[in-house]
Amino acid sequence: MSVAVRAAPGARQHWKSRRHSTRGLGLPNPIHREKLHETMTHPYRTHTCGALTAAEVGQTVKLSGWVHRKRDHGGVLFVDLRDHYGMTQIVADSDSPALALFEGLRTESVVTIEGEVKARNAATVNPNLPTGEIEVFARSAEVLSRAEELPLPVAGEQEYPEDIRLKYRFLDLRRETLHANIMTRTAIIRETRRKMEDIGFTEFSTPILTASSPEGARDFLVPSRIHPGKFFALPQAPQQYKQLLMVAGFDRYFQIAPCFRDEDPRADRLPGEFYQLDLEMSFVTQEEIWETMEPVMAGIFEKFANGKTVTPAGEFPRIPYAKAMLDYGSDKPDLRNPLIIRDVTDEFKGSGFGLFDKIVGSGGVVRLIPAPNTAGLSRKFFDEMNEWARSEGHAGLGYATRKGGEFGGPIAKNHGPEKMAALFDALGLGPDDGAFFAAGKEEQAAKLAGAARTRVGEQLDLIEKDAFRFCWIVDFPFFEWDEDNKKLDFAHNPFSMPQGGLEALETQEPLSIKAYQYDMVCNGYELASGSIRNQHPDLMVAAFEKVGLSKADVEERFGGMYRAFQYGAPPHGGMAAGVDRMVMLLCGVQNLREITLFPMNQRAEDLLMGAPSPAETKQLRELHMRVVEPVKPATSDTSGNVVAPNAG
RNA sequence: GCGGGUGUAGCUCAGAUGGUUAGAGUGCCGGCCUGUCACGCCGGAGGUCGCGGGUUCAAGUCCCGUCACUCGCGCCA
Repeated sequence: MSVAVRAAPGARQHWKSRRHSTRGLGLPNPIHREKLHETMTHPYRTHTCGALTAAEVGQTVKLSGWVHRKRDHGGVLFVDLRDHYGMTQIVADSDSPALALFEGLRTESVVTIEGEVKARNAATVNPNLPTGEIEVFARSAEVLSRAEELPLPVAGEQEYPEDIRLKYRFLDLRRETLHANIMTRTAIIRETRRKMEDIGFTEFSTPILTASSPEGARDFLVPSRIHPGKFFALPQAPQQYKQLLMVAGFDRYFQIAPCFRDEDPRADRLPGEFYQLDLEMSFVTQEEIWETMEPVMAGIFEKFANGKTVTPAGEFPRIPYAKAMLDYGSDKPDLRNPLIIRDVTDEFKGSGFGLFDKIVGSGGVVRLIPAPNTAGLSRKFFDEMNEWARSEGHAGLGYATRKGGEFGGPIAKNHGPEKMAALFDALGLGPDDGAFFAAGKEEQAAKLAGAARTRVGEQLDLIEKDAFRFCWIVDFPFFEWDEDNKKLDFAHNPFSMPQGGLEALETQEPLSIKAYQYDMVCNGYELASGSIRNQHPDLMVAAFEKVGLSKADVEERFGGMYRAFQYGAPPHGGMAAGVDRMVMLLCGVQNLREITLFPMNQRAEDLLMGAPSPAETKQLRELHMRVVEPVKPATSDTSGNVVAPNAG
């Protein structure tokens, strides 16, 4: 069973850390240390469970929290009492009425105890606990809420099935790593807000009930009661609103914006809803946007990276899309991986090596992925890479081995040692370096080479550890060829500005036109995407005409924005960064559910709240709606009634 | 929509090649225990081997179907 990584390497140790739980997270935490209430008359507590140290020895205190663990020695019993702030050891001996009470209590019950803070003797100090120098002798205890037998334990970090964790999310969220991840998430968002406000951005809320956007992902629809047969849509992003804010003259906008897309999820893509750091700026070039956002992103990462290396602001490489596809076989390259893909198409042009010659002859390409220092690896390593490529749906992955200058493997055999040596020399490959070959149509070969680059990097342990390597991918194509519908389509979004403007649209081969469109990439994840927008009505119409849509279509689909551009629109552009992915990277987890309070499962169900759920007939009637059950395919009746009785 | 992986006690997992009564750890229940901090010791309960069908003298194990969870592809302007 594949298993989500729960504990990040270097994840903040929440309760065990000698540092207080929220210190260093950028959160104000006025109550974790100081005495909360002067008198013992407060019903619940005088201190939190993370507050008491040797300085409080001798004081009478009141604490409330969850029974984290219980250690019952008969005549003496220890309870680790836990709250958000920390953990304190409570002791009850046979003189204390708390002893009997604790004995009959399950973990995760909520209790209030009153007692005296005592110093632990040297032998019993727990150096792993911030409160480990003291313990509280319970004089009395009261159960505030009794816990039933738990469907999943809170203490410990044992793996648990996803569906149980989601159904009992309130218990899951008590657990150390997830609890800390959620706090980190909030701290990151707070830091993001602060940084954006510091550089002159203003946060605006935009509508949640809005119009369906005709391009892009599937919308969530909300039926209108007042307008039968009409629907709102939840915003896939506040794209048009933020552009309207620029037209309205607000100059610099940002929002930690909820976005809704009804698409199938991935480990790095939540079903249904997610958050973006959405921003837009007026009177800017794309360089200005990059220069503005590099310090924000680098700053956030430096603050929460726990000492990992972060690409410094001002030094994010800017890699044209075409070069990224060539060098890394991906538009979201992981720059921690040192391998660079090489195009060796010309090498095999008319080479007489049947397969590659044929591919190259029909317009295909050959890409080489270096496999440095693989002389010591067995043939199995190379064969398994080929098997992997086949399992990914590719024709295969060729390879050449080299040990002490001697070539081996099918490609080298066909191409000949002299030519291979010359090729390796030209590419700077050494006598003990191997190589993989991805051949085929350019797009497929690049994709395979990219996936192979990642896999080789992982298998050979070449990926740089403890680093966040940022870059910009720039100059995305404006159009792409839609193979299904045999027509041009927008490669990204129809709002971005084609490089070269109207002239390019009128004179250039459409697929060669680039857009002022860019992605921010970190460690192989697309962290953000943005563009300079097209705010010229005639240019919009010209662009839409290329993909087969008319002026009337533009007016119908983007009426509000198209109208806005008739009355003085500033040049503007911006981007949107995936908050969830940022938090995921910074918490060192591989799955968004590890950094989300109440995520849905992969089938887009909320198992805790029971959503989605059927609507009441009354509600449907008000909405002028009727549910039509999907037609189930007729099941062939091979069951009991036609089976002859067992003769046995 | 498609493909891969997984499914055995509440949980984590073991159960080669089909063969007696399906095991361990943990949790739970009961008992003992005055210095533990994943406390320890003794005992006990707990299983439709995801579900349905098939092959076989015999299925947790093999075959087909199906469901659930998950990862990926499609999708994600």
